[in-house]
Amino acid sequence: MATTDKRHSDPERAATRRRQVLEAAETCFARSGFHGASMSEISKAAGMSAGHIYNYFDSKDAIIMAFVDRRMEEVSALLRDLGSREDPLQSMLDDATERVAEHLQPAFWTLPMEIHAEAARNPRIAEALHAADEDSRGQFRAVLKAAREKRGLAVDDATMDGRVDALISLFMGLSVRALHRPQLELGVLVEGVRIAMKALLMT
Amino acid sequence: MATTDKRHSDPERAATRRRQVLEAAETCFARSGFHGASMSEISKAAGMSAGHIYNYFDSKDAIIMAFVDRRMEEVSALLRDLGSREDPLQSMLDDATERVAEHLQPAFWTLPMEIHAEAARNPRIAEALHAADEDSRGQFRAVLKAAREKRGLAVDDATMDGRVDALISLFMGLSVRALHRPQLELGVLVEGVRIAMKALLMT
Amino acid sequence: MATTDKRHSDPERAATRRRQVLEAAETCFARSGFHGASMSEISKAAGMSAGHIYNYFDSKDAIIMAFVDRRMEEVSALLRDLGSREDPLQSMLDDATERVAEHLQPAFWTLPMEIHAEAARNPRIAEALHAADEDSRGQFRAVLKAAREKRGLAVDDATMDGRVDALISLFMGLSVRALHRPQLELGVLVEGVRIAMKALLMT
Amino acid sequence: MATTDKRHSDPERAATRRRQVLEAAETCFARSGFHGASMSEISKAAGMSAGHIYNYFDSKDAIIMAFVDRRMEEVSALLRDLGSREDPLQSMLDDATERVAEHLQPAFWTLPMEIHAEAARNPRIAEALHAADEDSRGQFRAVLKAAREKRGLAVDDATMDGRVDALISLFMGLSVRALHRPQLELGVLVEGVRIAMKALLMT
DNA sequence: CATGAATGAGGATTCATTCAT
DNA sequence: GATGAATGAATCCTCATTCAT
Repeated sequence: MATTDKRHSDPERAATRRRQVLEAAETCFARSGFHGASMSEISKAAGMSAGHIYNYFDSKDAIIMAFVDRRMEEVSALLRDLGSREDPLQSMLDDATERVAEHLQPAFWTLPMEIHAEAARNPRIAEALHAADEDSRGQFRAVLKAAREKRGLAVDDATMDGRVDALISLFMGLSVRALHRPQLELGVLVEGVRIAMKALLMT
Repeated sequence: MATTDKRHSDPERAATRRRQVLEAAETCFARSGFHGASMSEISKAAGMSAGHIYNYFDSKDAIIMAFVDRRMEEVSALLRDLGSREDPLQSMLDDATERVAEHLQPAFWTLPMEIHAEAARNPRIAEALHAADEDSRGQFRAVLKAAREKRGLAVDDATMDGRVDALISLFMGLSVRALHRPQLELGVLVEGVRIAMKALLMT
Repeated sequence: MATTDKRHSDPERAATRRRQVLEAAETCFARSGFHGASMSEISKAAGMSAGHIYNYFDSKDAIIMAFVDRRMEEVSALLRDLGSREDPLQSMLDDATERVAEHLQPAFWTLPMEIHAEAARNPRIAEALHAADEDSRGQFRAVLKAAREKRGLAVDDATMDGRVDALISLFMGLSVRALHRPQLELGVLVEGVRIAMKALLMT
Repeated sequence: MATTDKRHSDPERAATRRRQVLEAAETCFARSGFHGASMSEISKAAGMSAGHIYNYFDSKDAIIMAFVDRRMEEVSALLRDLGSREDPLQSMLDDATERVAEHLQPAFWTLPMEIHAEAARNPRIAEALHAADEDSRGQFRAVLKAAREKRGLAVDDATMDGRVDALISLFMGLSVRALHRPQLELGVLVEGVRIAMKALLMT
């Protein structure tokens, strides 16, 4: 668990406070990075004293962790949603434009970049990423498998694995690309992405 | 300019010293991140006193900046080299395994991640990324264009742009993928990557 | 007075509460020292909220003070009791082994050491020590005097004073000795102590 | 080692600085206790910045340790001196008054009290005390043995051990006594102490 | 050119204390 | 009476940076 075990008499209020801190942290981390953001900065943004934050989080690291956890849960939710679609494969192609556009927004990738850099040196963060990835990737693969089966496409595990990872890489990379080239043009990029998607998903 | 304007009586020696610092910084940044690495750590690795570094760089930030600049030049050079091959298209497919394997190594992506996170909040760093990218991407696109022409494939600029960016994204994303999933299996992944590459480059 | 002047509607209950706090403090002070023990630690041990303690004590310092007071009263009582034995002189020699053994136990001296250190810089604590000492020492001397008289030994006040203080010093010092040398062997030590005791008490 | 391993280009100056810190610490510790004295307080007294102290000591604890070490060395030196006397036994009796007087001075015992309290909860400090005690007690016993031999008194080890420890206890206890009873009268006390000393040393 | 002693601001964290409920 | 949420000052410690030598 990333948060303190301290008992709070009003759990509702406590949850709200925690959320306040995480939201404040989000802003600060995006602006200054995990290490550049000070607890005092965060506390100001959260509208409470720095000391009080420690009633909800054991340490600054715990905030980062909780933060990563939350982020990962969001991803998981998105995948669950995808899995619940009628025809996920077609859905993905249909939604490609929006999905790509999303990945190009700085607001979308600022914090992930921060998390990745942190994970590269903080094993606990890396561990959290691995666990979350294991989860969502499993979900994703299952969805894909079912969808391909319905269409009579090959579904042996090895093949699936490689394609899933390639596809995820492609999307993850879009953000890195946007960072290097902000003037990226959505239309043509989506076209390129769709070509790759079709090749990976529907052959 | 990121380095001091201080006049050095022996400019050659000064350049060597600067290089020493940047190389030391590489080690330290990879180990501890830009902000985790202390000037004292860097100075020790560079074999000179912390104070002396300030004769070559105005501040720690200036080191980070110069370091990123140098890094970008190296990457630029690598990509230019890639573009100058005999049959770059086939070359890329042939070398896919090695290229992919390379992108999965932590040693390969630790520093890029650090740079990306920094660029996400430091506009001057972002600027360095943009410039380098502009440079190498232009060259890369030209090479691709020529190669496709030779094979009689479509070469209108828009199409090219989208595909080049998608392809680069895919590779950039591989490192992010490896961070989330260290046990990634090279063989099947390469297969997936190749499918996407073929679709992007040869259709 | 060390405790608040706040009026309590049920003074009996208030006294119980105060005792609760002091007993909790005993545990905490022994474990962490006066300054190492936090109010929160004490409040947990006392089974009440930290805030509530302030209804009974003005400050942490007031707790320390009250605690020392109580301790001194207990010690005073013990020494008075010792002085009221049938033949105190013989009694002391007979019980020497137990008394010495007792003084060697960490559980016996942990808190005294804490109190002494505090008294060395807090005059109010020192004052409490002086008062308690005055009390018990007077009684002790009277007892000794009577006992010596019965045996026909010299009893002029000056002589008595020096011997009493030397004897008490010897015992107080045993704890300090035990702190420096935990492996102290009881048997031979008692022999040494007895030699000194006889010389001080019976000549 | 209690001090940093950091290399100093001018070891002489470094030693001076360390001494400065220790002297400042002595003052502050005596005034406010180990935990009450802040690094900033010490740094002011030492005439250097708080940060700079960390170039000479790894932590506040390291200062305390160094401090204890120094104290112990002083004791050792005193014992060496005693051992070098013509007739140590007689010397001790002759010097009793001064020795006792010394032990009654607050300046003499303030810091030891602090050390003892600290040792009761900090095992590293306790360890330092044990080691130092082992040393000096060995010295002391040897001196006593030789001196008694010269006079034809019994010198079997067990007997010696008990007496040495009783004697040391007596002196250690004098300070505790003084703390409880500042108006202690030197003359009569010395008389009492001498009686005990004679019994312990010369029978 | 080169050192490293020295500074001082700023970081995370703890804790006695207050106060609305 | 009793709680525990909340504060803010203070603590130890780190580190970029300066400067006398």
